[in-house]
Amino acid sequence: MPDSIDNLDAVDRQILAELQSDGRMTNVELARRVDLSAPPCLRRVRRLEEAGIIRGYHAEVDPVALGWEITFFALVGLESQKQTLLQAFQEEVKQWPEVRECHMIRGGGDFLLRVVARDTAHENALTNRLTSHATVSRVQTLQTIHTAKQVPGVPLEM
Amino acid sequence: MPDSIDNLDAVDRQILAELQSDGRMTNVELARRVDLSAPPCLRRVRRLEEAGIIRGYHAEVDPVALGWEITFFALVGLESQKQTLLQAFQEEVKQWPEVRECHMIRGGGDFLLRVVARDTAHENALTNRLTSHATVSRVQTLQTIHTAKQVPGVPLEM
DNA sequence: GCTGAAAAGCATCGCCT
DNA sequence: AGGCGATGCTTTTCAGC
Repeated sequence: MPDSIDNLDAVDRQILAELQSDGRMTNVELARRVDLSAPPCLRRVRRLEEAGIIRGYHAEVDPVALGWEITFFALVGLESQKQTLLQAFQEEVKQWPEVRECHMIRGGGDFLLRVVARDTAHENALTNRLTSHATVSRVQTLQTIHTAKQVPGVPLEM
Repeated sequence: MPDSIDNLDAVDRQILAELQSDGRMTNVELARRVDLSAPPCLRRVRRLEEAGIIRGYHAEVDPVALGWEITFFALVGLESQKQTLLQAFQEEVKQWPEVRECHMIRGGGDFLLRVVARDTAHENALTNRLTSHATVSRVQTLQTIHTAKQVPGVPLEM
């Protein structure tokens, strides 16, 4: 099981900030920025990876260029808060490739999903599939028309 | 202005899929996977970057390990749908480091925000700051208690 | 826990197909 | 468009501080 090193120092935090903003930076460049030579810098990166603090590295791809014209969020309410039903719903949507995120919401029985769709027809089909799911009582669709800010991860500058 | 190459072929799509799942893969490894030699593979990657189809590369960092214990979404309704007010609200929250995403929602006057907070007190402070903002009429907080699925980007397997 | 040197591996260029 | 070979960097290990 991963997670947590007792103390992340300022250098670790700076490494995380740099890699969060440019995940493909070479280790030599990273070392230069955090004012270390390459080997100890690389050791720190490996330690952060192994501790699960760095979970992975991802290219950020333009959805529209790939034919995913629509991004929407769905606020889904279930009929009951029974553990087994909550579980069943999550297992179901985990299988759908169009569902990219599924968050359980505090207060019981609600989920917030981030979903992508090729077009309006596809979006409707997905919403209907959600609505007609046995455990679902209510679906509110929040379609994104403009994204004013989208910064990956968490603040590290502070 | 970037964006769009007339046709992305199967190899381009495979490159995107590989880099979306491991953004730090070496070009040699990537070339091996897409069954190309290194130079043309690198040329394709550069082309995708320059076209804006690859927007960047980011390390995915564990929020909790860095002290961001709470992730919440805020569904914010504004008092009016006047362009200037919508604009003003976006400009305001863009400045807040805790606001990581701000999406305008179809239907008018609503925004969905992804926000991180250090603890409950911090979360309350942020919610209050939103609520007391001049243009805001209503804030619904959706606090994440469990994330069942979190896949970066868009489906590329299809 | 850092440095520095050295070996292996990688990115990238020019040229050829 | 893709491949080959050469060059200069980068990564990674290891000995020593």
